[in-house]
Amino acid sequence: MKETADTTRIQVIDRVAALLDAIARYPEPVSLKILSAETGLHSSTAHRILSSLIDNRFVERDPAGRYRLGIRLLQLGVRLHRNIDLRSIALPYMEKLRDKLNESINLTIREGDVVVYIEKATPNRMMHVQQIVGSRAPLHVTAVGKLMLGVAGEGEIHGYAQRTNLPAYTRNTLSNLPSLLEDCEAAVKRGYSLDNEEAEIDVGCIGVLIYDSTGSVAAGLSVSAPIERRKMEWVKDLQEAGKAVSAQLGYHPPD
Amino acid sequence: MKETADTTRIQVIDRVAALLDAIARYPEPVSLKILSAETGLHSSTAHRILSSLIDNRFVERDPAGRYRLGIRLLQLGVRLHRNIDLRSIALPYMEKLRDKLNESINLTIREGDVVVYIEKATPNRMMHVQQIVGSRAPLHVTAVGKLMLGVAGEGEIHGYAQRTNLPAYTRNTLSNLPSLLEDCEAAVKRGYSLDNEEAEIDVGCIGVLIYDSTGSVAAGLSVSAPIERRKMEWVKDLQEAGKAVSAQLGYHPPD
DNA sequence: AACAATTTTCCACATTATGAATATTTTTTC
DNA sequence: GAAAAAATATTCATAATGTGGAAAATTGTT
Repeated sequence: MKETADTTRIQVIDRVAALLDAIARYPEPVSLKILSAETGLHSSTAHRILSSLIDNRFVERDPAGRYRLGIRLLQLGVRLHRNIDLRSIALPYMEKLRDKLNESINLTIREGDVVVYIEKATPNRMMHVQQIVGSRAPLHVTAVGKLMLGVAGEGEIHGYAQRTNLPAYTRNTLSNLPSLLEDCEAAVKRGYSLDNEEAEIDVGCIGVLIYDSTGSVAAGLSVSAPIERRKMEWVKDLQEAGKAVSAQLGYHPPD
Repeated sequence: MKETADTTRIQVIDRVAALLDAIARYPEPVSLKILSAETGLHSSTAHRILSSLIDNRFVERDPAGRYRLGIRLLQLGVRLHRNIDLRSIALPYMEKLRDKLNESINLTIREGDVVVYIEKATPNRMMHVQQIVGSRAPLHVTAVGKLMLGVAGEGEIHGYAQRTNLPAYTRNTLSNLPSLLEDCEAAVKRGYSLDNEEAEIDVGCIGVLIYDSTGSVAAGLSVSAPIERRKMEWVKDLQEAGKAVSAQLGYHPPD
């Protein structure tokens, strides 16, 4: 009766899935008796699994003792849905920027101590900054990474510096804590950040952040160019695109 | 360190929650090593729990062996979100109907062998059909219940008849299987159903169904009136409201 | 108020999930 | 391209957990 190898199944997880599906079949809260019947579980077994699901907020129980799906499923589902949508929402704005500035536009998200490039819009010119989707770069050598650190706070910057020891990638890399702190805080205040040949000689970037409906940082948006071509007038274009994407993700900036 | 009584916790479920949260913190797929580190679980333990979560489609694993949240969380989260929204979407349409027809409008959902009244719009006239939100009625004596059975198919109707023995509520109740089958099938064909004093003498109803984005029956919408006031011209109004609510729930009728 | 139905708790133990060890695969380094 | 390192995947004896039958408690029905 088992669909997969015995050794991968964990009985409790199978039972959790069955219980959640049974609850999901009922728009209104459903009784223990029905759930026990629909899953074939003994009522005391169903009761204890449901109690643990309640503790973990996968399920809720109303005062009459009936069960419904819990908020955590909504949160996880929304999180998943949001990740699917981020790229598709951002890409049109990135392409507009690419066409207007005629430079490389990148979308990144934070993954621990690095940023990961998840989307790009590449200009149609021979000499442009090439970035590979899926590749990673340390936070402290990227414009958006420094913004992400700055928004996260001084304690996070300290922790990051301790963990990574701030390796230098070029002679311009901010390899000491006071410089990094100062740069990150200044970037947050300005609402944009710069990479001044810190990751790679001859390459300069401008970065802004994208926020989601919870007010959290969802992603970073940046333009990269050969340093002699970079223009500060691009800041406004980038900030506008960042705000537009954030708005589509449901972000409402504080007044 | 445990937040609730020892007896309600199931260790595997706690661990599942921790793993799902850890994955959720990363928009891109995340490695086993990171998940093991973030949850404090032995890597072989994390691996086996994740494998079982994959079997149950709570998690997915990409070819590189990294993990991300699975489609089932989206489905459960969307289902929950939909249930929250159904009432608020339907209510304005119910109020319009109430104002136009000047009779009681009810929103119901199926719960096993009964319909449950989850919303109502009551006319401002002394004599009207009164229905209590939260109350239940057997499927076979309600207009929408007969439609729900009809859509579910002949086998479901057989099963329902066997389980309930089709108790009579009035002399008009369809208490034998052939009559019920015929009435349900005809209702599906017409796109609406009638309650001809089957639940209560002197009360007549017209019912339609509301569908969701998966094509499933989400709810029933009905108008109830003293039988001598009931008008067949209300069918069109009810069907239009049913379609409008279905469309807002993301339903696209087949061509 | 009595009775029925359902939920909740208890607990001995049958059964499962665990994690250390090992095997296999993938990634990194030279 | 080969070797080393790192990571993932599998195995299996057993420690520990989750189970379900019974009982107690609570809620609903008549």
